[in-house]
Amino acid sequence: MLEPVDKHSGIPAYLQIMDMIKKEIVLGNLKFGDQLPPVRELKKVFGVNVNTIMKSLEKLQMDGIVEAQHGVGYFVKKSKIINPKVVDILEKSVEELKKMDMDLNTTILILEEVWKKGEQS
Amino acid sequence: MLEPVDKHSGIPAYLQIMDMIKKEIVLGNLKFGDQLPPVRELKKVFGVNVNTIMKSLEKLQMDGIVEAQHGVGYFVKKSKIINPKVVDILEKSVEELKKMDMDLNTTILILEEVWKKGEQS
DNA sequence: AATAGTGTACTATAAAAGTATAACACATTT
DNA sequence: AAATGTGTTATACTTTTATAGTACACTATT
Repeated sequence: MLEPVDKHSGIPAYLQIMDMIKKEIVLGNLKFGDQLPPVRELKKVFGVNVNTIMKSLEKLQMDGIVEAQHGVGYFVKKSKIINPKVVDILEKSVEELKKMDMDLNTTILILEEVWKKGEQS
Repeated sequence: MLEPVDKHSGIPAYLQIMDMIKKEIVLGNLKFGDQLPPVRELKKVFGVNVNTIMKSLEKLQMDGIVEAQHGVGYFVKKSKIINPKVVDILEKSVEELKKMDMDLNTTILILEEVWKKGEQS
């Protein structure tokens, strides 16, 4: 879901926008070759200025995730298909973690740590 | 580990600092009653200005996580003990996810989505 | 050719984040 | 009392982020 940016979160708007678009692609709501809503539409959806939209899209383009076609629109360039097993694994873990009274933020903190620890070894 | 702030990540320095301190507490490297390194030390560690450190600490104090004692130092006020099972669950999930060629950022995006989905139902 | 829909670029302005530097206030130790 | 280590505050400055408004450029359709 593309939602208005949270202006009080402290996270720069353009980063929030990048994340939401990435999420749409990851979740399969936007697939390879799909056209993104026009910038004037995104502007309304996210509740920010065109320039902020442009900054997000330019960064996404630099990351190779979307591609601009002048006068036509933005298109999804890279879309990694997520193995349904991934969602399955996470759903099961989340279920258990919630039972243990964990919250999302703390979970992410630990997840990051566990992930990095595994890379060193 | 307390590391220098990433100044090019786009994430405000004070947020990165808050996250790192929270992480230390969550991981048990900082326990209830422990004194944090002095602000002048934190300034060096994180590579930012004193004012930025102060902003982070004040916010952490407002969140009830640390407490200031003028002339003495900052102390950990709240430390949630993490069930070792939590780390266990995450370690196993991470192991599987890495085998499926997942990266950390994408994993977090999906985790957030799965977490929120479970709250609606 | 004209039009409508799209991305792009520019200027000006403001607000927020961060730096650098210095001084002040409180607590503990000597 | 003095010195040291701690948190606290203030000022001035720079950079980044975001807004507002306007105009321009490219593409497709009619």
